[in-house]
Amino acid sequence: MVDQIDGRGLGGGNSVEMAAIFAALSNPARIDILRHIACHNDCGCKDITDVLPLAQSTVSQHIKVLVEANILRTEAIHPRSRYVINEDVLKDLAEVTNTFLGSCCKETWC
Amino acid sequence: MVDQIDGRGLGGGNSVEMAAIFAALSNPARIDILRHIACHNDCGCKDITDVLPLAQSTVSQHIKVLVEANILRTEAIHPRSRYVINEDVLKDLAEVTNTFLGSCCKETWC
DNA sequence: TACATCCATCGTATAAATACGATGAATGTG
DNA sequence: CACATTCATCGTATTTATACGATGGATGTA
Repeated sequence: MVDQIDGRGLGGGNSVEMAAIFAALSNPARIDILRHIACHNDCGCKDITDVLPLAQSTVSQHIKVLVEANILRTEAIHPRSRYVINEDVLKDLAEVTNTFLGSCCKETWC
Repeated sequence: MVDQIDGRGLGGGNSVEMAAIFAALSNPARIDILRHIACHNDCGCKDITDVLPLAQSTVSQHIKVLVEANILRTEAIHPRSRYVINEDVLKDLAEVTNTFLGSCCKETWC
């Protein structure tokens, strides 16, 4: 238990935070939801439910996970909720992921 | 259920495969394990167990998940098992992640 | 040979994730 | 106003993940 590392910030994101984002992306339905939102403007829960083989409540729950992970933003327009991808977060995520994955064992983390 | 997308390949990786890799990275202990292996050559299960607040069996189980996701490779040298990061896989992953995250809604997937 | 070290696996307990239907709130439409 | 649409939430059932101790196999060392 010496030289413990369990979760402290290294090279742009601690383990717990990184794992949380990856966890939000760790479900195929959520990947599909992100893709659908990315490809279709003004997209609500119903639109996604029409396209995925899942119940509306399940889709809503997946969306909640993505919102809580700050990957999606809600814009409650009119009667419906519209979801927008938080591009800033995804850019950061792409960078952190790149740093983490690409530079395997540079002095960055050590 | 028209225009269904549930998991078919789009822009460099289908949803199920992508989710599987993210799932392998969705645990803080596994992030720490990857970091430790990346930073220390000739690294075995015991070395990681010494550094994380987890039982040896738990660490071994996490390693198994990473190996099955093809993120780690096992090199059974001498008495011990040594784990090596599969850099090719991580490079691909970084690229797919970048494509997926960075190019939110280019014609790539649509 | 006897013993220690390293590691994978098994069995198990507990917690978390996933999915569904039912329900109700909020907002449009006839 | 009555009704439909959209969505979030609740309760629940089932599956999966996480963690541990115990055990045994394989390999070094005395």
